[in-house]
Amino acid sequence: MGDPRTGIGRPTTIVDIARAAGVSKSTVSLVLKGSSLVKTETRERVEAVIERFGYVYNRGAANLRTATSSFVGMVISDLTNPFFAELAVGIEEALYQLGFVPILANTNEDLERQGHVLRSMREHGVAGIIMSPARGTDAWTLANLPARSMPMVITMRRILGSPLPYVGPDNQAGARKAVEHLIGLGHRRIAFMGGFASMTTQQERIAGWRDALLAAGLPFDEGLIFESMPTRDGGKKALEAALATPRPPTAVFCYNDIVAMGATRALSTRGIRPGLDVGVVGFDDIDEAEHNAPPLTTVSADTRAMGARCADSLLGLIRGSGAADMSYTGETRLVVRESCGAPFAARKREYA
Amino acid sequence: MGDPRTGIGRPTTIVDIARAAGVSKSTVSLVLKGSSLVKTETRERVEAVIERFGYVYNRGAANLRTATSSFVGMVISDLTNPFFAELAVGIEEALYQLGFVPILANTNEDLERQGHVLRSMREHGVAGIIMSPARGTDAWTLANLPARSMPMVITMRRILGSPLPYVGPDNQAGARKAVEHLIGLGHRRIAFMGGFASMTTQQERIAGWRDALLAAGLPFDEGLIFESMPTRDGGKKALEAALATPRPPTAVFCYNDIVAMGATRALSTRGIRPGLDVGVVGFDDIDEAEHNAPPLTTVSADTRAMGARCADSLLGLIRGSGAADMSYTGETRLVVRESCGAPFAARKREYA
DNA sequence: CCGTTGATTTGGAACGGTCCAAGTCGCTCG
DNA sequence: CGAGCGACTTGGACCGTTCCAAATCAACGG
Repeated sequence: MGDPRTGIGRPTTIVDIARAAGVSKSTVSLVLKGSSLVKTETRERVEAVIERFGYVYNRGAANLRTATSSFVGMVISDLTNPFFAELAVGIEEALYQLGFVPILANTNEDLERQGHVLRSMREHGVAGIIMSPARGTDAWTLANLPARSMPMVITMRRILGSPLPYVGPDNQAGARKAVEHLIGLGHRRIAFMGGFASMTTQQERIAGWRDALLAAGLPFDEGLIFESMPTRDGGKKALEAALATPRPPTAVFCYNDIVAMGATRALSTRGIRPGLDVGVVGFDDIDEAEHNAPPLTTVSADTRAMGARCADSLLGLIRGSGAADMSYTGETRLVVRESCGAPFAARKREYA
Repeated sequence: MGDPRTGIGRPTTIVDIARAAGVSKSTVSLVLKGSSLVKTETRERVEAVIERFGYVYNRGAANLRTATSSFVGMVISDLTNPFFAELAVGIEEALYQLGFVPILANTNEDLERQGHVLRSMREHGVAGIIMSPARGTDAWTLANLPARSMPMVITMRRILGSPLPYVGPDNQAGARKAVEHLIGLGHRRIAFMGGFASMTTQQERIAGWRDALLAAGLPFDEGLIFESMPTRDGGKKALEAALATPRPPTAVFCYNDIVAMGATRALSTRGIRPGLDVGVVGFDDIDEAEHNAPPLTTVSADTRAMGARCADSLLGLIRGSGAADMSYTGETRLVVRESCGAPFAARKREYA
């Protein structure tokens, strides 16, 4: 057993405590879980010994018997993306509140790695998994995962055809709001920028963009879609592609904030003033968005709350609720700052 | 036991496999660890059954017996800070390679929370902990942690007086390089911006700043230190404070990239051109740095590699190496981009 | 035909908890 | 005075592995 002073040696167990306190291990176990069955005097004696020995509860051993686990797998596709970092923080915080402990895996969009970590997590006995799937994950892969038949919620990237509960923002409605705002500002030629058609998130955001266009009686022109990696660099390239076009757009609605930041930056370096000469709006409302030059108008999905919602849904699943009931589509909110040209439009009105 | 088809019911154990394969559980255990002791024919038979039953190895049970663990605690002070996100990714990646599984906790700079997660991790039987301590963590706290006497490496924020191994960049040398570069560009009034004197990291970076100043025969003026939160907003405020001064600096060396980004942004909104009118340099070289307006000159510490180094050091500690030997100070490298005024200076030379 | 050897296989005690049926103890009540 | 009761306490099986000493088996040499 561990020496109370040095902490050296075999770690102290419940049996050591029992012996030292002159009770049975059952009683110590009872004390540990704060049962009202044990006499106050006994409890105090045991607690004193626990304190003196610096005893550490072995949750793993306990879980073996009860066949439960307080671990939850948190599989993130790209943690260096500030959006996913924020999501991860939301999930972690909520799990902590619920008494769960997150095991982290950053798949870095690697399907093979994703398979590995899923298997590893299962072996480590997680109670469930929250996953933002790597690009390319499809329903079939998901259904044949080593981790099938374990509680799992998918977040942020909908997998068509998968029965797993999905938690994410209402991309279509959010995109529509953003584009309607641009239209309200007087824009008539609005491009969509970033992402690829294979991403369900892009599909949904494009659908919202088209909805807004069509509702305003504007033409839906596929030529105004500029695909790119969903990165700053992608935004830059997409914007350059748009500018190289015979009739460049007067505003761009971007796949996400990162793309929008790349786009505003590319505009600036060419001497075109984002927010004044060209309207730009993003999606996600990451922290950096308000510090961009100019501050980004964007669609907020309340990422942290979404993370909390993932944890709630997983808990529901673990407790036995149906997968369908645990899906959740979050409301979105348009955050108007300067990149869309709102202040410019306002100023125009002011002097008109 | 779990039904091979539906996966419903009690999970399959090694004993179920043994029974079905007509061998003892010892043999199955041997097969599982790829022992050469079992006959090929037997191995194949057992493996077939394992496959058919979709058996999942229970690492927790195994660890109970062997008193080992493949968990490592990863305690991060602020995961929404892109620098720490990058560090976390580096650590996670390295741990994964080494066969460890990271348990994540984001303390959000909360000391109480830090105490909780450390205790929780110990109960969950982590093999060791890698921690970027929350602000305010001191040697005394660390020494009296519930997790004392467990392998632990501290990263990115040195705790004075603690015997724990520390992994971090050479802040002083890095800062000195940055300021020397600024001096070489012709700057004579160089401010230090961001962080607080209570942070060891700030102390080290300020020391480097002073070293460079003194080595160049420039006065070391405490009035040129503008403290602030190490955030974008802090950078903005610090810069405004500097501008409100009778003799504003012509260049600023910032506590980190985030502060520098806040500073460049504040400059821009006041019509002062960062990189042309005022030199700005950051520290950390986060991903965003090169996409800033203008791209940030900064000191790179190779954050990912630093994360890997944390994992290596922890492994060393677990294997029994002395704490002192596991400390590591990483080389830094100045990354010259545009914010320091280098291109401006170059242009000046060009036309001179 | 038996002892020996090397190759395989195995039984059962750990590991550190939880759980529950059963036990102990001091009182009260008839 | 003994049964009954409530308050506490306890022994020992059990969770799913690992480990090791011992058992089994087949083949070989004498």
